[in-house]
Amino acid sequence: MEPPRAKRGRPPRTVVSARVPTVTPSAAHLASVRTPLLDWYDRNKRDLPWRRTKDPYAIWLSEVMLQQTQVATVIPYWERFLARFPTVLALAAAPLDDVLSGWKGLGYYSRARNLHRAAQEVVSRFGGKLPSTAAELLSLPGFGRYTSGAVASIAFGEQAPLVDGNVARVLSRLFEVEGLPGDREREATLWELATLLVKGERPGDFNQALMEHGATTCRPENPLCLLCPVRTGCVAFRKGRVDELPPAKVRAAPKKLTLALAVWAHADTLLFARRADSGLFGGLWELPAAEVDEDATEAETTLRLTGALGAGVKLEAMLGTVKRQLTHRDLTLRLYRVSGPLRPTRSAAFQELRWCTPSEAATLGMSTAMQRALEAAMTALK
DNA sequence: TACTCGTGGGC
DNA sequence: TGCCCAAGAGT
Repeated sequence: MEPPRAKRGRPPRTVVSARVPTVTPSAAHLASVRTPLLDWYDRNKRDLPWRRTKDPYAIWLSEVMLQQTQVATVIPYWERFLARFPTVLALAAAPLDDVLSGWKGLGYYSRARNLHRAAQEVVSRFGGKLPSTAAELLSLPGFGRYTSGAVASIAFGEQAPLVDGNVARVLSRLFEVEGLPGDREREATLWELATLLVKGERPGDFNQALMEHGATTCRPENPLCLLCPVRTGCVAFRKGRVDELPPAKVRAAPKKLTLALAVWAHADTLLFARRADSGLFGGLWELPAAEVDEDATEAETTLRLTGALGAGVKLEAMLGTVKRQLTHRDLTLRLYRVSGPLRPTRSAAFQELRWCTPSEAATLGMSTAMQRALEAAMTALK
């Protein structure tokens, strides 16, 4: 079809749609990247446990765990989790509490809640078998564009693109893609490039090659350009712009969050509470916590804890403070030994209350922050 | 759109 | 040490 021609006497329309890529690579440029990168991957890929399996469930699990989490951290979690929940059916049938326990310490706990929900949907909607296309996967909880493309290409061989932090950096440099992380036009360009590149043989390996290259060679700082298999096709390398692309993302300063924790001992047990499913540490167990002002008085703290537990509380002693740095939270946990006339067994502020011995508590799903607080409390109580 | 949601490694 | 950030998704 002939392209529309600008009418005489009228300036041609300038296309500024955000969906039009600003980079239009030639077929030769694409080929100069695809083949060497795939060859490089075959020779240099790391021996990672999820690269030894073809089980889509196991691959899916690895992709979820790897979201915003480093490979070395994930490996032992992946192996333990798979041993505990070896199939989609086993995961779907397990109580959420057990799933969160298996995720304990890995962070971003909504991943575990969504994984569990998705497993149940795979059973109810797809007969227990993970669907094989990115479009279908996208409809499941916890499957965004990245994870859908990753599972579809790696586990099922679909020519589905993916863009993660590594791929964004690699493609930004190779094709000189401008713009800040989060910029719509930039994202559209990166996905368009990934879509063009993944077409061909072994799409799953090619996607992993892009990520592996970013993780090991085309690193954020001190990239190893002299060892790069595609540097001759890299626009940023040719122009000396490797250090400028991509620009660093601007991160908001962490906000302060202060929690008062009730350390309520009875016999050989402590009182524990399970948080609401949404929000920070959703669904996890904790020493019952209430948010307080940074400069809260003891009276205010008493009021907050009483309100949270729905039972009168007396502050007996300040046992210590645990500080914890999250990505966007500056967390302060204040430990108070408390007592009260009536020992609560349920409360409106929590999903569940439970009196547990330390060994029972060890099996509960609990954040690392709370784990540290619990250790501090046990030490102080001795 | 911009914010929320954890953790440990590396420098 | 303090600060950077890593195989993103949900709202």
